[in-house]
Amino acid sequence: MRSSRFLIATLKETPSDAEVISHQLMLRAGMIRKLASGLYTWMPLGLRVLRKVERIIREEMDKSGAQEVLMPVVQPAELWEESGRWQEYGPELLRINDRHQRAFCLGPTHEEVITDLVGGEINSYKQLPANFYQIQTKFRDEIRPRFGVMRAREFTMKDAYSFHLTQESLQETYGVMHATYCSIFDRIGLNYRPVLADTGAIGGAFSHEFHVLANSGEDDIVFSDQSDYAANIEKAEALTPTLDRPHPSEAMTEVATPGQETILQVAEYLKVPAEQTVKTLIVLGEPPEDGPQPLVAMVVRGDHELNDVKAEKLPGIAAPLTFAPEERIRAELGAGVGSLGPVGLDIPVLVDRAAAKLADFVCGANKDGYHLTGVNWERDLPEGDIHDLRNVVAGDPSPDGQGQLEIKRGIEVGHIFQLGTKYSEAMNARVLDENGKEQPMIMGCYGIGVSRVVAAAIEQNHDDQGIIWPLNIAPFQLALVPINAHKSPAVAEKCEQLYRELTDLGIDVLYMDEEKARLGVMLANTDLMGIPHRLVVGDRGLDKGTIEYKGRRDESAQDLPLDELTGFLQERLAL
RNA sequence: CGGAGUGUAGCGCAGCCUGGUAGCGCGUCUGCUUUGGGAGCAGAAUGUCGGGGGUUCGAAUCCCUCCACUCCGACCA
Repeated sequence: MRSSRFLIATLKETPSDAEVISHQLMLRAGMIRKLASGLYTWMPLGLRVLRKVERIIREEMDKSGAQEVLMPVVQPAELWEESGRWQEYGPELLRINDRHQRAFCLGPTHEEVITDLVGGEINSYKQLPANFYQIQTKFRDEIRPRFGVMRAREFTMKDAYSFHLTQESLQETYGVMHATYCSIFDRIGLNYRPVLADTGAIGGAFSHEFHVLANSGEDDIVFSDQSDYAANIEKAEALTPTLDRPHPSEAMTEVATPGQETILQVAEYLKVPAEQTVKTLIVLGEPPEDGPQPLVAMVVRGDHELNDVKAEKLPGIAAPLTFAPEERIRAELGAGVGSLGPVGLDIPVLVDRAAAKLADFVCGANKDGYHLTGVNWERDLPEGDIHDLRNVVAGDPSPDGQGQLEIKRGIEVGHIFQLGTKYSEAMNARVLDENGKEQPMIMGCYGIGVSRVVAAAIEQNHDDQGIIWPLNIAPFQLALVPINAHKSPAVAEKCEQLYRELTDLGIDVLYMDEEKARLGVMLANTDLMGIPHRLVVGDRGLDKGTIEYKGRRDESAQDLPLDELTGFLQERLAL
């Protein structure tokens, strides 16, 4: 590509509404422009990257045996009513009416459409297993779009859906997709980890998320320092050392703690460590046939956090997890939220394992401005129901028994999931088995956030000068930069020749052929755009028979003899 | 959804408090000079000051209203 025929839209200054580095650099490099909140135009440079990511995904999906399809963005409401999600999905589903006032939505995902399709087209177990995928635009009306294309409302996703007669067959395809995802992210050049994820309400044996490690990530990922255990913090089981609970040594005493509401304040005020306190959170239970939802207390150690995914799965707890309104707490428990405790509480009390290990602990007295010290389970209050309620913290033992946990931030770029028969049952997608009996197909689904991958790659690969693309997704692999080509026929001629030769070798070359462009500007632009390899052609070098080469990550440039150039590049670019 | 903030040239911003008819830097265009890491000089173009309404002799500036965008929060016990 000649730069004179390519829109280079770099910006010197960072647009003020970009927060994270990938968003800033995508704007500055001229990859994207915002149209409205959460809606972005991909400009030529950005689209080249997006397409390269898509190509890798497509090749690996095809290799895995999946078949590509393309489904509509606009989907009829009837399908969503059939699956029950027209009611369930909430405001993230953008609903629209056509001119006949028929209801449609913009597809945030395609389980309904694919299940409807496959249910109609596949009738026999002999046609199974089958896996269909597409790379397509999705729309989710996010509460708060942010970070550019990282959390946009309209975005590109690869989604795949597999269909099976048996659970074993699903497991097998699930394994294939796991391996395929690893190949995809390896080829793209990301530093990623597959992590165990929550399987949600649908269940299934496994779910894995693929996370790119980056500080700007919105998820907490936990790892063992000694094994390959990795999980989303939502999922990771919090183990507690199997020490016995110490014996009580203090008497339970009520102390005044005026104005001390948070655990940190109370701990500071009473001069006890936060891990010697408990906090009591009041949530709503599952509603009975009639009447209001009951209150349920959850007790975790003062320095721990409640894990709402774990909590809402417990029997008798309303999902999604909802904290009780302050007025109800005050009316029914007699104290404000800053002074609650499990002692004498007349509602069900669920206790985290770590909190259950405490002796002589501090908690609220259920009386405004008072706390209890020296509290002990069994002696002062019943032990309650003990569950795993909390988020793991760094240093906890790994659930697989090997090593300790560390926590890092991750950007979720992929998710593989066993759906079971939720959609096939609801939408009547059945096949005949060997015995001529109808069976609902068992489904799996597998997603990759294609546009998010692009942003994640930048989060992981940049420096002060700009983006540093992994070679396989770089918009151009090599920049060819002439110095004063308009003055030096030798330079101009050499560049034209190199441009042809390198292009013929299959290298994606950006030839900075604009007359009179200044060197500094061209170099700043190729750095900002993240082009991994760069040749600078000038009279000085040509007189010596050399051309200057610099890798985007290299400290300094090197002069290559002309006759070694092609071989060197072929090796560097692994052609 | 709640809270906070911002809308002035393509981008980054000043001007607003204290009303007097719009400016700076970068970018863009023209010419000349320059050219080994975002050039210099000279000249030029570009604004419904987010929209609407009001107050006033006069509004970017004060008031009302609508819109858009951004950030923070949605574990607090």
